[in-house]
Amino acid sequence: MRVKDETKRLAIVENTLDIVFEKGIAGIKMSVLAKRVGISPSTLYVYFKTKEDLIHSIATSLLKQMSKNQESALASESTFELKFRAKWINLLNFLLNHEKEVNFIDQWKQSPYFDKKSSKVWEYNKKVKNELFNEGREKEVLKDVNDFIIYAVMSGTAKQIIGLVKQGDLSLDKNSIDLYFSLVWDALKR
Amino acid sequence: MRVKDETKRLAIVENTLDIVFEKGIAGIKMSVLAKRVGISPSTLYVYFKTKEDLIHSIATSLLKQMSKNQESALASESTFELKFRAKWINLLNFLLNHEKEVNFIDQWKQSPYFDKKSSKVWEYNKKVKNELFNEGREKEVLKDVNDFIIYAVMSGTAKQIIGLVKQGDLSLDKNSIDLYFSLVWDALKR
Amino acid sequence: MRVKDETKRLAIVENTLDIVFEKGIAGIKMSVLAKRVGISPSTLYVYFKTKEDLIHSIATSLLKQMSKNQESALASESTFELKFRAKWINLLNFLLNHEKEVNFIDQWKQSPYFDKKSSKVWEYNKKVKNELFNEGREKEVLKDVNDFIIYAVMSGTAKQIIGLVKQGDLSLDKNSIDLYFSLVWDALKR
Amino acid sequence: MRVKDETKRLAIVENTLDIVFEKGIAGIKMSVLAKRVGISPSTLYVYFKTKEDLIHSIATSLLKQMSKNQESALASESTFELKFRAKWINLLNFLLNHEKEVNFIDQWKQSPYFDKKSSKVWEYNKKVKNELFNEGREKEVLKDVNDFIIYAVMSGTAKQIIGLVKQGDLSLDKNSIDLYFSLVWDALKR
DNA sequence: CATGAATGAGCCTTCATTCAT
DNA sequence: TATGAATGAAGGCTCATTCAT
Repeated sequence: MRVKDETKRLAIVENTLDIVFEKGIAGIKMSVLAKRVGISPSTLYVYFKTKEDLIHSIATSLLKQMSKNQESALASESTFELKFRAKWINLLNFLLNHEKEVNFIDQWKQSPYFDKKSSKVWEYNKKVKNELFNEGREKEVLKDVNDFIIYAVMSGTAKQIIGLVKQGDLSLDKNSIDLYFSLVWDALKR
Repeated sequence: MRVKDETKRLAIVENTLDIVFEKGIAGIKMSVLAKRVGISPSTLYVYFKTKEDLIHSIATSLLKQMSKNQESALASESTFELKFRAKWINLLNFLLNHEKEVNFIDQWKQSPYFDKKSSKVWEYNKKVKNELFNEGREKEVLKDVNDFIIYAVMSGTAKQIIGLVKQGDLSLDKNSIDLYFSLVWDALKR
Repeated sequence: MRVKDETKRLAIVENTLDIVFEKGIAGIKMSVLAKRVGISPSTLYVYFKTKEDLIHSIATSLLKQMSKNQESALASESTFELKFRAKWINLLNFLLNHEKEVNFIDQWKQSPYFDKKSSKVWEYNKKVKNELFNEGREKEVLKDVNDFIIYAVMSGTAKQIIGLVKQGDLSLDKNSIDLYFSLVWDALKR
Repeated sequence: MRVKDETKRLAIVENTLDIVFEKGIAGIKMSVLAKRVGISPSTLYVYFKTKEDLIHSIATSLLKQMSKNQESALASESTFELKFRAKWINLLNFLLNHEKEVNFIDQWKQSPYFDKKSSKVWEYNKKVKNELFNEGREKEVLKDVNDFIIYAVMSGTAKQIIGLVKQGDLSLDKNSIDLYFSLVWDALKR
């Protein structure tokens, strides 16, 4: 595969994310997508077998990226709270900087394109464990609740905050972030 | 003269919610919807002018319902914490018992059917104020943070929990609920 | 049949003519017609068996009226030219005052509603003879050309004039009419 | 890449004219048209954006053609009468040989497809002036009447004659044409 | 007779995909 | 590989007509 082609593939993916962000997953039209990318509709089929394949490919690849991000080293902070904080802020930033990717996955999970085959990929994603939570519970600084709950508080809060930031109802300056995290921490710390 | 059956309108709405829940908003096909309701496709157009009108009508009506639910009196609990708890559990129950309705609104907001006109309805919904939060801050039992943050923690956590419950990863027995709320309360109490 | 009903029938016919005049014969929609008349669509079917029947009935009845008008006594003018003039002006007036009726017939003749059955009615209409033309030729004041030609010049010119009058390009005052007729007369007089 | 076939566009137009001639403008059904042309219904939309566009395009193009025909040089006949005769016979021939085109325009002007936008095109058509008429009046061989009247007599008579010829009531041999023109000339000559 | 709800037939149009170059 | 023309399948919607009161 030549370099030129890989660029084109990326452009297709990028534009798909944009379209989904603007119009929803139901708004993906092959001809419109092609026009945005600047190629012919039939050329799309050189890179992706069908529309379903396009969507499925993007979703799978995004899920891998996201897992990778989550697993990414958590800096070498001194205290647990600082490590946990880094983790949460990492999540917050991810949601902020990858809104299109996150949005794509959210919509995909509820679309007709998400079927049995897809769900396997999704299940896999769910299994990614979190060493950090174990550490916190063992050191008795985190409440003794299961991973799901911890993650629910972390991500639920983060998602809502980002949503409100996007709507212009909240800001994300240093102080605000400190405040937001303090709430999450108060919820989970022992 | 045959008389217009209000039951029929309700059946149409109900089946639309079901379809969106099962297949996503892109899965609404007028002919399929009609078959599920047990009427002719053209009869749909007696009750709703177009497909767009159908979706917009449902969304508008659901938003009204939701606002009403949120405003509903919160019992006469003795302490503030109990009142707040009642409010949060009300939210939790709403998300649990109206998953289809909530799902419809979530999908609608990101679909091509959500346009400028629709967003006005949505903006209205956002303005619903919360007396309870004021009371909590004045009595100095809630942290002195703005409504958006409080709501972010409340609803973000609740949404995630319900999602995990639906996936079978969390349970909703009395003890669990107590636990979940304690986290929320720890996050927000002063 | 009661009087009330006959009024309604007339109203239906009248409104049909209006619609055809405004939107063309393809613009007849039973529901719209009903609304204009101020009755229910189904009531239309009390007076006319089908849409086709409605159109056919109107056409037939109009053709009868028109024949009658043509046959109508031509006053007792002294000279042949005056008689002929009266006849032509009668035609001119008819076209002017019955534009909707004439328009309906014109459109009907080219529509899918004009089929074999209908054409019989039309043929009949064509056969209406014109005693006047015979008289003119016998008295050797009209050129010795057949009825069709005479009628072609008379009606062709009249139709065009009325068309131009309707568009505001010609006027119909006494002097103008005299002028217009003088052309027709010059064409046909011996 | 398959290449766009201009023949196809012409075939579509041709068949549309035929259909309108046979069934009226209301008889245009995209599926039937496609079948007659020998293509798929969706292929029609490669050449014309919508049905309305198809009709409007044809009308506009025909009006241009017609204007052009009218403007076409009128041979270099010696006398004015011969020039005028050539002009009229040109008109007669046009009506005879382009009955479908003329019929299309006639029906279009009274159909729901003829709206404000269209009427502009039509107005333009009306403005085409006639040098010939000026010449005739100046040379004092034509009566001193305005263009509209002259045109009314010319075209009104021609239209009726062609109509009768089509119905088999008149013939168009050399002698007949001479006769018909003599009437027109008698009407207009000084 | 009068009505408005209900419907089936059919039309216009879109769109993912394939064809032919 | 790249393309734009071509298409079949399907979807939204209209409208004349009938039903049931």
